[in-house]
Amino acid sequence: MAMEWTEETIARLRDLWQQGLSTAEIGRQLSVTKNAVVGKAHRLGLKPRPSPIRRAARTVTPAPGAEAAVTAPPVQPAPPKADVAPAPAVAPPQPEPAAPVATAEAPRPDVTATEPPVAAARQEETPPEPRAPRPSARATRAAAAALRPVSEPRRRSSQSCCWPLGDPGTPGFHFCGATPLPGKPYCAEHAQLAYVKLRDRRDNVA
DNA sequence: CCCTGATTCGC
DNA sequence: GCGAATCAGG
Repeated sequence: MAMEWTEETIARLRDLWQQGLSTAEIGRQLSVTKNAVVGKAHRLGLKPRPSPIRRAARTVTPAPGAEAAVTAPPVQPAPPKADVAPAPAVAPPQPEPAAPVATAEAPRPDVTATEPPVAAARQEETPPEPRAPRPSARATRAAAAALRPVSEPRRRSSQSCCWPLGDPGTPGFHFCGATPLPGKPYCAEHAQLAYVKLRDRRDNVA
């Protein structure tokens, strides 16, 4: 079999997908390729996410015989491309009322500021997962991403606790999946581990 | 070259 | 149903 895709994984896929993580990122966390993620997402019906391209309907096999058959390309005569008239220096940029996303990544930077203390604690806190010898390449990139000063806005938790169990990148790795506390990415149980006070955190965390 | 997601198609 | 291969845009 290629992949289990248990309710667990699917739920997590949905969750991460909703969080706006990239397919590759989701794949990494689920230990599958981005292709698998995208493919599954399609089959699940969830999809609408900003895509960098809008691939023109292409039929990979043009069937070398039925070419002339299909025609009627509703190509419209290119309208006059008004050359970008550089607005005067005074031209103020129009504030778009709806600016969904930027460049694929970088989910909305909304909320997240609901718990400053938590953020602080998180920095000092010992990472829940023990580091295992990572392969390389993507691990390096992942690490770099993890070290990035301010990023990973990470949408508020949805329906499953994100506490990692096992070794990311290895089979068997999974997230807790329990119902998280309101506004938190972890369930009550794991929130205690995650949001431990600095002074008290010396001996817990396995 | 890196990234992104989208689609196709053999399995 | 799955996902590698491939495509296509940034």
